[in-house]
Amino acid sequence: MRMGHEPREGGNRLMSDQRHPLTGQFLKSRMRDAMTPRQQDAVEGLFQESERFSDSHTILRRGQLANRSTMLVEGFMVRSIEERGKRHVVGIHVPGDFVDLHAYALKRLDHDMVTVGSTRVAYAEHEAIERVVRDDPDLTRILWFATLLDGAIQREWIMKMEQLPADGRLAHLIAEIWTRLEMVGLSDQHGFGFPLTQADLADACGTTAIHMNRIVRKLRTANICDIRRGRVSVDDRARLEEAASFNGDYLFGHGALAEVADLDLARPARA
Amino acid sequence: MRMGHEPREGGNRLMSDQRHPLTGQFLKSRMRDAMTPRQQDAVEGLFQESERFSDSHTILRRGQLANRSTMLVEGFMVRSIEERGKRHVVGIHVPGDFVDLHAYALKRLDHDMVTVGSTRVAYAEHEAIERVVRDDPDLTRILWFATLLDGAIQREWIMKMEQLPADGRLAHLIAEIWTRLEMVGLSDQHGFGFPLTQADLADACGTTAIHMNRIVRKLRTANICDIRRGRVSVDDRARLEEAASFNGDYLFGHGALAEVADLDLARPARA
DNA sequence: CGATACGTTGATCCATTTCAAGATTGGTGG
DNA sequence: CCACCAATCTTGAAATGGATCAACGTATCG
Repeated sequence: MRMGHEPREGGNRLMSDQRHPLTGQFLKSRMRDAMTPRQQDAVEGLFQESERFSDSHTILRRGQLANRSTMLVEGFMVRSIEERGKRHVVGIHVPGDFVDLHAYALKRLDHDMVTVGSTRVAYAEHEAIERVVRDDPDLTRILWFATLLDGAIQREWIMKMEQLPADGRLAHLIAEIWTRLEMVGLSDQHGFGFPLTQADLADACGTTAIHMNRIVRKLRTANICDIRRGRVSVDDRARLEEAASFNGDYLFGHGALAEVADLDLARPARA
Repeated sequence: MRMGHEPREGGNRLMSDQRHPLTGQFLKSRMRDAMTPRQQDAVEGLFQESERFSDSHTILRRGQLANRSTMLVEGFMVRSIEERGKRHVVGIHVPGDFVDLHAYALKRLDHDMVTVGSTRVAYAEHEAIERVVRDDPDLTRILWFATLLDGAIQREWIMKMEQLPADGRLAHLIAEIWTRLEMVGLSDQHGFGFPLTQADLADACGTTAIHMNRIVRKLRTANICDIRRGRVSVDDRARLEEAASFNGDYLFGHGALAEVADLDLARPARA
């Protein structure tokens, strides 16, 4: 269910970052240290309009021409592809993800962008992004970097599909989402809210919903993680990450980009 | 086995594109129509040095700091990750692929870049790419686009892992590589040269080498494709693509970028 | 001509799918 | 507040794809 547009100043919710109500999570995650305050303001300024959805809604459909890109402000989204009657989830997004920034360069996506549960998104016109690309090469590289992070996550997904059985895949997915939510301050000691259904998880792990149900139970009884009613609870995080063979390096968690910024490419570092 | 550096003018081989001996395939594939002759020359000018390998060689190792990116000029490469003693192939590259351009923005990759069989590569210093990013926003967007194509291919890989059994995965891989080789003029009516071993294919399809052997045989006896001695032969391409559930749209084959270029982002198109 | 990488085969075991139901939950109107 | 509905979740039994272990063939090349 669509909930309609909001005026730009509709700050009806306490945010941790008052100056950047729409992009606060984005700036918080992996970008902050690499950006000047001016650049952070410029990113916030890209977004003129935001929208809430209380229910699943397709923001951008496969093949559709796009002239704006979407910031996920609250809630979750998936990238999905419908093929031969089956739905496949090829990516999951958390708040602070500039979810279809790649549409700026591609113009048409090969998949749908769909909200899950209750969400809030903001839009940046490609016209505005174009101005950044013309005027600020450093910020351009940072945006480019943001689209490449998705690539790193996708490669990890390919690997986990090649490597892990269904229970490991689910554990890996949970471990990854937890780490990503943590980066934007949306988890606590015991877990996090997570509205995906078992059918959604099955579509993301390449199993049937029936098998996913057994796997969810298996992880629950094995005390690895408890997924129920829109929430994930974990007793022992190390145990979860071991079951998942999870190593979060690929998420470039802390300062990877800051390091890039420090390099000063005009005088490139020697390996 | 490394074969040593070559002087820039070492044009000891008849190329279809005399003006762009190193980047001819890159320009040929999906980029050509979007680039001016001047831009094409600028891309060629990025590469000052090339190198041949007669054997498997790791161009860039996981986590290693990179100050240049690699164009694959001849032969094949894989992106692979070694984990818990097992090797996982998360991408395959064909001539004309700017294989680790994303290292320009990321600086460190999460995987190895490895040549397969006899290859030739060329290197672009990030310093030179940086100049392009500063001076030519249009060309920047084209390079950005090139890194996003890898993302589209990766999403398709995720989907095929979620969706297809081992024989379909192999057929899909073959169909994809054929299409990509075709775009750069490196296939013929009956198939193409392809040096990956059954073990390599197993690593790319997430099966064991033993099972891959049976799958290769199965596709052979089913007259879908015949993979042997470094060559893939196909009788009936439609049959192959059906067995693979293959639809090449995600490769943005023909004119996708040209369309983007035509859009003139200063006055964005309305969907 | 022996080493080494690559390909082939058979038997057994386990993960996952499929088909067919049934139980629980949250939300709805009466 | 209850009855009901639809989505979500749960369970069982039979069939199958793929892994694993243990060999054995066969190219190719110095």
